[in-house]
Amino acid sequence: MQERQTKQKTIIYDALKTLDHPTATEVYGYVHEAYPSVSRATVFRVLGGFAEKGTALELRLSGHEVRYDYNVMPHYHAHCTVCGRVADVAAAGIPTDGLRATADCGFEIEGYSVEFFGICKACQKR
Amino acid sequence: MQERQTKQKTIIYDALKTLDHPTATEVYGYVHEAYPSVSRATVFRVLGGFAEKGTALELRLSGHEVRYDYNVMPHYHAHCTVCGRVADVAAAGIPTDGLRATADCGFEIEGYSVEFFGICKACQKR
DNA sequence: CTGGGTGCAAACTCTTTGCATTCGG
DNA sequence: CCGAATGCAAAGAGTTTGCACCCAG
Repeated sequence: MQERQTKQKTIIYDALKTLDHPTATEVYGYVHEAYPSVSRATVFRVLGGFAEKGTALELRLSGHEVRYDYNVMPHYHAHCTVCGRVADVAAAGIPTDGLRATADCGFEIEGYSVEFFGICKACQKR
Repeated sequence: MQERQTKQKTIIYDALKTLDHPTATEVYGYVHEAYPSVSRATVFRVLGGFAEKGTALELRLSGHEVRYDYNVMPHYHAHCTVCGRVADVAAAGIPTDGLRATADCGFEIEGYSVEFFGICKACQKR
């Protein structure tokens, strides 16, 4: 019932930090290149475990795949609709009015996420 | 190259309004019950078309399936982490500070989405 | 009539699971 | 040692696509 520190977890966590906002599949590709023995299932299991323990965030933004973010500090995300890249945006203030409105609905708020859609600098140039 | 109004589209749009924030699969289930001849592919195609034309919003929140919202007015969503239900929250103000920060990153903003996570009134009672 | 839309089924992608094996503590 | 963690492969869930037929304009 106690958690164990394994090579795979370290490798996958490193990948998370290296590949900004990668999808599980991207993590797998990256990890598998350096350590072919690591299986897809393990990558998914470990990433899921990170999300559960709060070691990483699971981002479900536009796009079909789930992305992971090792930065667990509250912050926003800017999602480029052209290249699909996800950039971090310094968390400013939580939209308190929305928070209040939600509480009015009877919700007990645990968290929130903010995503901006747009075209990133690089894509604007083309 | 011109769009056509078909029975299926009407049926699916009605389903969208009836089933609050349904997933594509839920829409399919609902529509298929009343009109067994409507195929899954059509539901996905029509919903995708709605999203593209701006007739409906495509919500990619926590949870694996994509949800659709016929309410295209800007508004927030409150997502119950227990039952998975999605509730509308009156759009308050856009978090302008985050917007500004994003613009500083060089992004040309097209839109944004805000999601709150929590436990809805009904689930708190249990 | 004509080509956009639909139905069907097969294909695909991403993710999860069962089970025997491995190895961290 | 012992059971949590892996690897492999097969199963699932959700979504997309190819293609022939159909019907709205």
